[in-house]
Amino acid sequence: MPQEPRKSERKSLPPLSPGPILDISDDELVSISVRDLNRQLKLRGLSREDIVRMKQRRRTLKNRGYAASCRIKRIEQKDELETEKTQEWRDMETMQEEIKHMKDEMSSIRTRFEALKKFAINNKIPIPTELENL
Amino acid sequence: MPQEPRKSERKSLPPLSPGPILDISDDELVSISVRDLNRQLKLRGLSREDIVRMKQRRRTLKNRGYAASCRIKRIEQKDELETEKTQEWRDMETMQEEIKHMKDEMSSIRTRFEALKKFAINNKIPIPTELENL
DNA sequence: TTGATTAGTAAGCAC
DNA sequence: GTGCTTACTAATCAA
Repeated sequence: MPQEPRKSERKSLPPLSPGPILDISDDELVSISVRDLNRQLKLRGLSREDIVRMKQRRRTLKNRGYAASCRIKRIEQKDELETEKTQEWRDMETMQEEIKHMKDEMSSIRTRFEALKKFAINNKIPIPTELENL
Repeated sequence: MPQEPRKSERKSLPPLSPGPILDISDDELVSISVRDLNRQLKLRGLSREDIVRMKQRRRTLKNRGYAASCRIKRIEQKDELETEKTQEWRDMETMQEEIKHMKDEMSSIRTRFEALKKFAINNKIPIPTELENL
C-alpha cells in the first residue's frame, strides 16, 4: 500500500483509499459492527472481491489501532517500572536515615553507660557482673 | 514486497529475491562495502534501474538489522530495570533486618540499664542526675 | 551514508 | 472475529 511521505508529523496518516463502490471513512469502518457492515455490503450488492477487500481494509485499520495500543502499553509499563524504582530509592533513603539515627542513639547510650561505670569505679561501688557489660 | 508466510518460526525470513542480473546473497550484500558493491555493479554493467534496485535492497536489509537491534535493546533495557528492581528489593530486605536487629539491641540495652538503676536504688547509691536517664 | 526510532502492515497466536 | 505481539518496511532524524 502506497503511503504519503510523512514530514515531521507522524501522528496521523491519510485514510486508506475507499473501496470502488461502498465509500465509508476509516473511522466509520472500524467502528461499525460486523453485522451492520455485512448488511451494507449486501445492500449495495458488492462483488465477492470487493467484499473481501473491504473486510481486509477493516482488518488493517483494526491492526493499526492494536499496534498503537501495544506501543502505548509498552511505554506505560516502562514508566511504571521507572516510577517504582524511584519510589524504592526514596524508601531506601528513608531507611538509611533511620539506621543512621539509631546508630547515633546507640552510640550515645554506650557512652553514657561507660560514664556510669566509671562513676561506679571511682566511687568504689561494686556492680554485679551480670549488669556490668552492655 | 511479497513475503513468504511464517509458520511458528519468526527468527529468519526468506532472502529478498536477488536482482535479475547480479545475484548475491542477503548476507553478502549487507556485508560488502559500498566501494566493492559499486565495483561489482560497474563490472557487470547493470542498468541504472538495477543499480537503484540493488542499493534499495541493501538499504532494506540494513534496516531489517537495525530494527532487530532496536527490539533487542528494548528488551534488554526492560530486563535491566527489572534486575535493578529485584536488587533494590533485596537491599531493602537487608536494611529492614538491620533495623530490626538494632531495635532488639536497643531494647535489650534499655532493659539492662533499668536493672542497673534498680540496683542503685535498692542499694541507696545516689547517681548524678546527668547519668540517670538513658 | 549509517544507525536508531517510529507508525503502519501482515502474520501468527490465543481466546 | 477480536486483540495482542512480533518481524519487517519505509520514513525521518541525528551524527
